[in-house]
Amino acid sequence: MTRQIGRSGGSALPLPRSVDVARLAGVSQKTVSRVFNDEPYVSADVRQRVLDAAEQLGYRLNNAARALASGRTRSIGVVSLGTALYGPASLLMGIERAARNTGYAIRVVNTVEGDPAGAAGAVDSLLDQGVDGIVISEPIDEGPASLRVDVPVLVFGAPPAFVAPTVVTAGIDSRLMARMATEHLLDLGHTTVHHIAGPQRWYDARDRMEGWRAALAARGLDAPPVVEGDWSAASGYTVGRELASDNNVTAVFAANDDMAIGLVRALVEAGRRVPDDVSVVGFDDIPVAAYVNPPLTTVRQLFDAVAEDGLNLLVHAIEKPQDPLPPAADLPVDLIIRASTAPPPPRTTPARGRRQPLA
Amino acid sequence: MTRQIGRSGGSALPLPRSVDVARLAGVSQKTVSRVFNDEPYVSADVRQRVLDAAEQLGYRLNNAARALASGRTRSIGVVSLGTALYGPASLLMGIERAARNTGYAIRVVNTVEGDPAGAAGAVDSLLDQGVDGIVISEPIDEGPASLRVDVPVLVFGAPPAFVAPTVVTAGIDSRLMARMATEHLLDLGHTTVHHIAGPQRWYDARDRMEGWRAALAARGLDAPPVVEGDWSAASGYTVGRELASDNNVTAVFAANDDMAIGLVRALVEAGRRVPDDVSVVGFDDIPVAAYVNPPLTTVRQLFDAVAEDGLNLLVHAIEKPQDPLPPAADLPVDLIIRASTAPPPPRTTPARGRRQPLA
DNA sequence: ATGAAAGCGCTAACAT
DNA sequence: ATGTTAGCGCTTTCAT
Repeated sequence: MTRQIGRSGGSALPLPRSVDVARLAGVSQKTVSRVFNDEPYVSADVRQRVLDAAEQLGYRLNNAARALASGRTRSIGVVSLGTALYGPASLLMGIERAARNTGYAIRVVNTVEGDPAGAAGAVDSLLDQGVDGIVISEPIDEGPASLRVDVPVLVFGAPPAFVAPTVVTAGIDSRLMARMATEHLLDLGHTTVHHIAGPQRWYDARDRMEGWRAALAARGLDAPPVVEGDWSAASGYTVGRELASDNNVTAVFAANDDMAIGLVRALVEAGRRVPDDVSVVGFDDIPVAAYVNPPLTTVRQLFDAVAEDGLNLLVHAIEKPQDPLPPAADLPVDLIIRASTAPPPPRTTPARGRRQPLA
Repeated sequence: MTRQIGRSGGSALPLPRSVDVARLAGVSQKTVSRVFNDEPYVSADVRQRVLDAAEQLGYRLNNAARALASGRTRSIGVVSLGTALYGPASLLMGIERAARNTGYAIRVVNTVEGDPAGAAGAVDSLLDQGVDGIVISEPIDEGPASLRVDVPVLVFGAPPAFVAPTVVTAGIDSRLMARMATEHLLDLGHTTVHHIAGPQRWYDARDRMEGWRAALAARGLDAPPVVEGDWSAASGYTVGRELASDNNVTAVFAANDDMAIGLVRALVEAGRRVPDDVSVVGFDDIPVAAYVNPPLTTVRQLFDAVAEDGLNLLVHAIEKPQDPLPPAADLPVDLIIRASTAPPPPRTTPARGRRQPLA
């Protein structure tokens, strides 16, 4: 369905420039520039005259000219993985909001996983466009392709190889969150916790796995074998079937909520009740997590706060390259306990055909 | 957690410009420009010499200068509602991909619902940045604030009030999809279908409601009262409780999957089984839809295809303002039948106070 | 507190 | 097929 609504003919009346405003206001062009850049030393009435003239003419600053003359674009490039996943999408929204609050515009470039050019290609295209800083939103390990960049870089999570004036790392501590999730299950009395990991090329997936491992290690437990998904519910379902068929599995920590949901489905189909037989914890607290069946226990990170903190740091690095970076905010982490977790089922005597290890 | 990785001191060596490349290649500056713009009339070996010189110097075109001189930014602005909803996020990804394929960069500005400036403010800030075209990703009704814009505008769904050189509308026919969803329930034997609508300020929510209404009207059925959510699972749950308490409700079409999931939760909590007692259809086919309990019947739109089609139209309007717009692609629509829909329960005499077990 | 002049690095229009 | 000359609309630097 496509419709053309209207097309006002060649209304190519040239847009007003700052000289036009200057002429109308009876000042020099430079004064107009001063007003629009909030520079000091402009008397109040001159400022008002200029503003009025601009208003009357419908003047707007030409950003290309501004960028050319000043060498700064007042924009920040974001390299994002082209997914509609809740986490990345939320972070992107947060970044945009934070950027706008600091007066920067956002240029987004997606890299598809498996993209030959990868993040390097995306960064390149941002540099081509001209940006004052770059954000790597979901860093993944693409091998030793170290990249030279002339602007500050913000990486959420872990620092890939960049040679840049400044590299800032920000984000919530995924390790800690994963550890909390795992400890919750342990505290309920489960003797061990299995893990459905995210794709290990993602640094964040690795962090979550490490947090899980650390929680087990802290109680002297060996980590069971990890199964790996791709963040999707579909993958959670697929790899979840292995776990569902293993009666020793009573608690699973999934690296995100989507995989947790897929896992629950696999468990239910295998006739194992959640949480009666198996407890499941997710990660992210996606909006549906509270409403799926059963409502999902999960950990939540505040994407907006993360984005804001990171962006402020980046802008600081852009605008005051000499200053040391301020410390990062300490961001709260929430474990949200719902109905998908419970104490393990009571020990049953070894039934026929059922292996019951001591442990 | 924040860490500063490195800061190479004032390595402010000036970036090479096209004259530098020209000098090194032994040609004029204009020839360099020709090469980088793929203009005709450049001999193969001169082109190669220029490319080599550029490579050697690490030259990249200065976009600000280019934009200033040409009056075009080769970028497209997107006005997006700042949500991490699956639909909008998917569309945004599709837009970025499509734009990049046509050589345009993307500038995103979010409007939060209830933003005083609204879409008008967002468009304004895009115009400030300088864009060659604008995309209104999820148009909502903000009243009669007609806006004057100097560049072509693409609106997905329905056309808000814009005075622009060209206004293009694109998108899948939501009415048709809603109608299919409703007819599926009717075909199963339900005597009527209830509807959880999206926020009526969204044109798309209105379209879905109209499609539902049309399907009922086509069979001579009166539409039951509509309940309205805000797209979220939480709202689906809240308004779904009303529906759950009404034993005449046997079939519900929710305007998106999230609300459908919230509704299912409300139904289950009220002791009504899905699909045995009540059938539910969603809209979007979000990735978890196939894995929730029960797997959700829904309709799917191909966001990538929608985005690509719309963007090609927009680029056409930008680059060939004289030409008439080509016709839009005819995009496929899928009804995906899963386990949340079934024939209505057999008529029973009103059994009151009967508690049903959870599904 | 305000103004004049000189670019920023490119593309456009016109040579040749 | 290649080069020359003007700007594009600002910010900068330096005067005043």
